[in-house]
Amino acid sequence: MSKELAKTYDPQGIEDRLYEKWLEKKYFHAEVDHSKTPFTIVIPPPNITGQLHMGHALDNTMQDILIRYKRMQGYNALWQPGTDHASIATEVKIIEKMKEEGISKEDLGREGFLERAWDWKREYGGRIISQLKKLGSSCDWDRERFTMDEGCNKAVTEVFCKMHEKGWIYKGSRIINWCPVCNTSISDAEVEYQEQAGHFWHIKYPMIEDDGSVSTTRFIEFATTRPETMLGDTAVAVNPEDDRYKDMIGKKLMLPIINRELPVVADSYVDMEFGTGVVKITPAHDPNDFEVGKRHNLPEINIMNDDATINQNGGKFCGMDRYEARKAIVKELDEMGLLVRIEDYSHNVGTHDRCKTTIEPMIKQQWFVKMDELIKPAVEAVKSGDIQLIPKRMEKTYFNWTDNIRDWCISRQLWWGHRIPAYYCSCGEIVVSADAPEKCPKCGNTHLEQDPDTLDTWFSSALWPFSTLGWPEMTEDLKYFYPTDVLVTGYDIIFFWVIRMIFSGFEQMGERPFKTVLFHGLVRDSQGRKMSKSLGNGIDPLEIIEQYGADALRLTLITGNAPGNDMRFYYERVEASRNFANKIWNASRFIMMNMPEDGLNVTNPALEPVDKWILSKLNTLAKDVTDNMDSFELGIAVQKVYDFIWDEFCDWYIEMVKPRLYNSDNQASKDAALWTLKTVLIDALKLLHPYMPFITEEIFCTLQSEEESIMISKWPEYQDERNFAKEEKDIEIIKEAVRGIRNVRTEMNVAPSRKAFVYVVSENEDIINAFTEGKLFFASLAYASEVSVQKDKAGIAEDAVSVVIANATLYIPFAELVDLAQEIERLEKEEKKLMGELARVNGMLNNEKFMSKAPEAKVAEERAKLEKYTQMMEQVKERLAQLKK
RNA sequence: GGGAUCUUAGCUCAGCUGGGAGAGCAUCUGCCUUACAAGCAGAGGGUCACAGGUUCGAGCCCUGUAGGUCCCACCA
Repeated sequence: MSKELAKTYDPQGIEDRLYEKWLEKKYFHAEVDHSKTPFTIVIPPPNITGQLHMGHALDNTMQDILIRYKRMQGYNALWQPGTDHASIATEVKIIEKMKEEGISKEDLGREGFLERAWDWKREYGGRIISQLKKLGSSCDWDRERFTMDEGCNKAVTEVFCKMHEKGWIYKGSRIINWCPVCNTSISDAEVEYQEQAGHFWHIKYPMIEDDGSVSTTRFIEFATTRPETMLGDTAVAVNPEDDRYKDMIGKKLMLPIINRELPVVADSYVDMEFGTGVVKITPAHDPNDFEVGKRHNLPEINIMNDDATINQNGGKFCGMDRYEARKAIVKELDEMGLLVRIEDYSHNVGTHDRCKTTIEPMIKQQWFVKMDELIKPAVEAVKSGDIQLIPKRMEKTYFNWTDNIRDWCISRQLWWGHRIPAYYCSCGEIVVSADAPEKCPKCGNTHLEQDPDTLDTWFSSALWPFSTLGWPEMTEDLKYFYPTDVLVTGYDIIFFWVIRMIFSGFEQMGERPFKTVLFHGLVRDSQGRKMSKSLGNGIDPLEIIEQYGADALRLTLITGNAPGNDMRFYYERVEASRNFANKIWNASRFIMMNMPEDGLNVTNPALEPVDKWILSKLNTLAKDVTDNMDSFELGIAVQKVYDFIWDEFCDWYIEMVKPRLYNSDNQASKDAALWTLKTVLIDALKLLHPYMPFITEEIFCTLQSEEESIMISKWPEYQDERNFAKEEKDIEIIKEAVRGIRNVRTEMNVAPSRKAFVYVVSENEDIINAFTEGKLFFASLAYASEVSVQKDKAGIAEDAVSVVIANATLYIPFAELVDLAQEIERLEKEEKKLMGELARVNGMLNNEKFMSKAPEAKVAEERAKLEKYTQMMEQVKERLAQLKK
């Protein structure tokens, strides 16, 4: 069945064809099957607006590796896919597009807008899915879900109503983060603090004298970064312990420009050490001031409209933008002589993570999730290890958030999303219910208005691990596949998503949503910068796939990267991965070329030591790789497969068996070699398949049969009968000898065409046997014309070059080529090296403390080394003495 | 302000519970050897940031210092 294959691996065409085959055969599909153990992963649902980027590529490659691995191990592997409606992200995009057409949201109205949004979803929702397929993702597409499909909607409403009934979802008037550009409230997690250069305006307010007149001499001075908020000031606060201001407490000040009387209140929130120790209090526009205001019963004066322009409470500044108003107010204060000075000041400004607009804290009626009780099981689960975070250090980040958690503002003034199931009656009654109530339970009114707001997009994502499996119905799928096993995601959404899924899982299901969270880092550009649209430094994974193949991309993303660590993306690294694919391709091509026409029919191969050696190596590899994968060390696991295939299998084993393949005198030996080649290749391909699914499948099918698939083949396991310790040792000695000869040849500049006789001299029976068996290798691997294994130096030319290995010396007479001085120098270098080794080993063995405290195995190990080096040293010395004679 | 993390070969990074420093790329030398030049054979290159400590033994554990990155935090 020898087959003609292209000289280089060309992923184009192969990948799509194989993916189609897998889909057709339904290999990705999982059904409830109680005879098998489930293994479940839910996909972090990509946004419907999204285009596949490197982050997705990494995230989904990791998931695919795990799911393919478990599937091969015989688990009932389900990778549950779907997409996210991404409320605000999508809404912003749609509005942008509408803007180009000159249409606004309001022009269309809610209904019209939602129609457009659904059109958008239909148009672009499938794009990212097809891109995930290009990567090779083995998701169960029959189960594809969407956060706004019927089932997920039901789950959302159910959770909202249940939690409201429990009192854990409530509506309240509180200070929230407002984005004046997106025109919506956002949660604390969506606020991104940015260091910005600003100013510190030092301002003074005049005192009101006891007789009610505004003082022209007595002032209180303070500083602010946001002078415009003075329009909403309702007090000035000092620390009760502050002697400087003790007598001012309870007195009144005059708020300039708008002439409002302000009390001086005492509150420990004020830091005496900072600035003048005085803080102006604006309860409606600062979260801290809001708290102070509550404690002192201060009025809350909202001075801004939703677009951050000043409202009618701002008097003559009404209508101005907040920054215009800031300028105008500073100017006016200056004219009044109340501006003391302006200081340059760098401070953190809260911005909206999506549009980078400076957040305006405002008091608004919003819906909140009460967090204090809800978070408890989520904390406990991670603390007890019920949920494992990888890497472990992510726990600190996790607890940092849970320890300082505040109630979650979940209402958004957006249209694209899950509408809040609350209905308002003109009598003031609020009804929360899954279905619109027919009439008000209090007054009987039949005209109830539904809350216009929608929910934070993460509210539905939080339910994803169970809503996708059928919840709130207790379906068979849900019972069988929940809790899921591993969640793979970036550390950047631990607050947004991971924590919220965990507490939701416990609250709704009474059980953890997953056992392990495997975090990965960010894929950065070659200079270590974040890939971003604005920088234009993003690398499109699809272009990489087109150019180098999906396998090469996947391997690049996984190699040399530890969990949670960021990585840099280099084209050179993709090329290295591509080269590896090509290497496998050619090794396979070689094997196929040598296979007999009618196939290999060997049931009981007559294995030779070298065959046993590679089988034994493979056996160890299977065990190591499995161990690494079980502890989520994906990068380490694939590195081992890479090294095995390239170094051991290609560079050594294939080269070592070539003479047997080319010589048809001994058919049994040839068959055993072919059998071993095929067996080892196939098992190695299996170990590699989770990482490089396409090329492994292509070769597997060519070598086995088109009907079979590597993705449902059995994962290689460690087998005792494939453990050949002696052969491993013997072949390692041969390798050492070959390397030694190659070394000498290169050093002496001997062309490969100049074959040389090799004498192996040893008194050790095992060594003699090993070399007698391995004679053959020296011709092809070390350009030996002939090999003689003997116990003494009979017949060896005096000036032969020698190579010392453990328990043996090799002699290569190069005739006229030998430079005696050079040879002595070489041996002296060797002697020096050995002296160093011996000194180290002796140092340890002569150290009483080492002998008494080190484990026995370690001592034995060092003793063996001592013996080996002593023996080699003897040989080197002997040879030197001989040459110097 | 608190916390995390990093500092290992020219570059990018691995190095699991402490037991003789690794990979890829780059560099140098020699090879178009009938699977592969996207390859083969060899070579050079590291006081594992610095200073202490624990230990028979430290790249790995502890403390401190310096520099980088990131996260969190209401200092107006």
